[in-house]
Amino acid sequence: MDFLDIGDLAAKTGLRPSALRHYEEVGLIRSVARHGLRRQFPPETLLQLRLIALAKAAGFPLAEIAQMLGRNGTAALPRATLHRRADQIEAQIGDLATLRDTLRHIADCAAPSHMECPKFRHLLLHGRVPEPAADRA
Amino acid sequence: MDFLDIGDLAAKTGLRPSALRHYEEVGLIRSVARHGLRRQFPPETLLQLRLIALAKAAGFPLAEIAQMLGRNGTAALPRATLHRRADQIEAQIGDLATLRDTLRHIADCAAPSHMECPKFRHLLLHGRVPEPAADRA
DNA sequence: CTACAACTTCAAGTAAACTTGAGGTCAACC
DNA sequence: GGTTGACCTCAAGTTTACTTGAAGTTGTAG
Repeated sequence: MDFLDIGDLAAKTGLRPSALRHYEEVGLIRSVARHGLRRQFPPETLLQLRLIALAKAAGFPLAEIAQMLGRNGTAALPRATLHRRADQIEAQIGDLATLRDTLRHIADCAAPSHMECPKFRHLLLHGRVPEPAADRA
Repeated sequence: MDFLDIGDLAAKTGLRPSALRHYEEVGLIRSVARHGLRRQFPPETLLQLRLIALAKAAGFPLAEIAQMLGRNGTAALPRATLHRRADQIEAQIGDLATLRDTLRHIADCAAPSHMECPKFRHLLLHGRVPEPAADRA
């Protein structure tokens, strides 16, 4: 048996057993047997959990993640919807890049109030500071 | 007076007045006067709210956002901490790119169970499918 | 064979981020 | 000068994602 029990899974992912039980309850993962009382999970559950962690970081609620990555990773959503989700994530990547740049700016810019710094304002309003030599995006 | 009252702010950001009151309560924004009972906000509050929205999307709790973007956008955190936050965000951008690629893969790959698809596994385990020729950073 | 650590169920509790409801106050339009 | 719409406060409620507690079970080590 190459099954993992809930403790192994917890150890390898850093999640607590209670969280894993919760995930099973909402349909994100599935245990396939018991050893005594202990849930046994198939090894690919590790992959699923990695994916779930990414989706959580992207801000998706567990219920949506369950739809996107329905058991065994096959989606319960039509292609087009999945691509729209991917597009959303792409937009979010752009936002995060802006936030990253803004934080670095705040860390380094000496201006007393950033709200008045033109570089700062541009960052927030247009997402990117105009580079001296580069062309358009 | 070029102040915005809470209703204007709500209209321009899509946030509800109750959310804006909540933000003020936790110290994210600050009203500078009243017109009758109505809170009046300085115009740069719009910029602050844009920034707050980005930080929320990155998963930061409001309390941390308040520290990072303390009133008027000046951080209550040391430079190094801000740069570490920026690094975190950078890592998250990489994760989101993986999630995006994985969703597109799920949408397009015909395999019955993705867990067995080598491309899929690689995506999750290494974050990126080895491209035949070119790649970007 | 006995202990024990780690699991089990189920109900209730917690934290974050708001929303909703009750009861009240204005500024402005007609 | 009265009605109205949008705000006000404060307390309580809601949702999401878990955690915690009580009471019980069990494979494994001694």
